[in-house]
Amino acid sequence: MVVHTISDEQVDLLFHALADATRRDIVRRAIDGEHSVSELATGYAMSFAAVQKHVAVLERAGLVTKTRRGRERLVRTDIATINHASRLLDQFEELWRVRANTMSEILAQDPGEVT
Amino acid sequence: MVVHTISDEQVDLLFHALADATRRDIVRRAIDGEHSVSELATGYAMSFAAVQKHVAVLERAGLVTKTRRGRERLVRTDIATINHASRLLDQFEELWRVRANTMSEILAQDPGEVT
DNA sequence: CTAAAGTACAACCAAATGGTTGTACATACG
DNA sequence: CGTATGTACAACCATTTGGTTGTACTTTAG
Repeated sequence: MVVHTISDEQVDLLFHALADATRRDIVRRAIDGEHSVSELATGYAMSFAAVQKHVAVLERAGLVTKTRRGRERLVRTDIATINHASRLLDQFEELWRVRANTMSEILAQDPGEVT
Repeated sequence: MVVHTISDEQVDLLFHALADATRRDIVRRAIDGEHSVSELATGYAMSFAAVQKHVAVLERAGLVTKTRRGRERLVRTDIATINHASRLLDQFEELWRVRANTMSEILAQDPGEVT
């Protein structure tokens, strides 16, 4: 199995992009694709340019891609990146599991062995 | 099953806290507990106060807790918060799965039904 | 008691963030 | 053709962020 390593800077971009409610909402809406930037912009209490910037942040993080259709750009979520973020967090839980195992091994030791 | 809902602001804090390599490293090191703030500070190319601030960001996000031991504060990772973040991302994948199912239903439709 | 260690917190600073408006350009529509 | 739509991007601004140093307080060690 090929482990797709990612740089710290990419992880920074990824979690930073997710640290904003508007951007998370854009990701949700773009999961079913077919949303132009101006379509996305309607519904947020901010300018078109502001939404454009949010999409750019998501794009740099690899969370969405933009494809051209005539004069509009369709925004689509890259679910693989979401999956990658989720697995990064799973690694922390794996560390925790290892530690928990070590603890139960310690607790399972014969009392006489405890120093 | 009780679903522990969380505010957008808390999710912002959570992902923002994870969007920094130093902070992610602190979380990793604090998984096995028993690390005072000054212990954590050794090894980073920054001042003690800077590390203190990083720990404060993690604490506000609920990613670590601090307990007192004499004059030091022991930092410990709250793995439940990591787990919570991971499940938040799973929700996006769930949306994706629903969409994928809908798509395969569409593709499975009798050609005559396609409008 | 005194000194050192560990922490907390304020003040300060440069850079990044998240918003705005304005301008320019490409494409679709009548 | 000319006009409206969709986008890109620059310039600007207030606030936040991530770092610094300095000071004060508590607790341990000698």
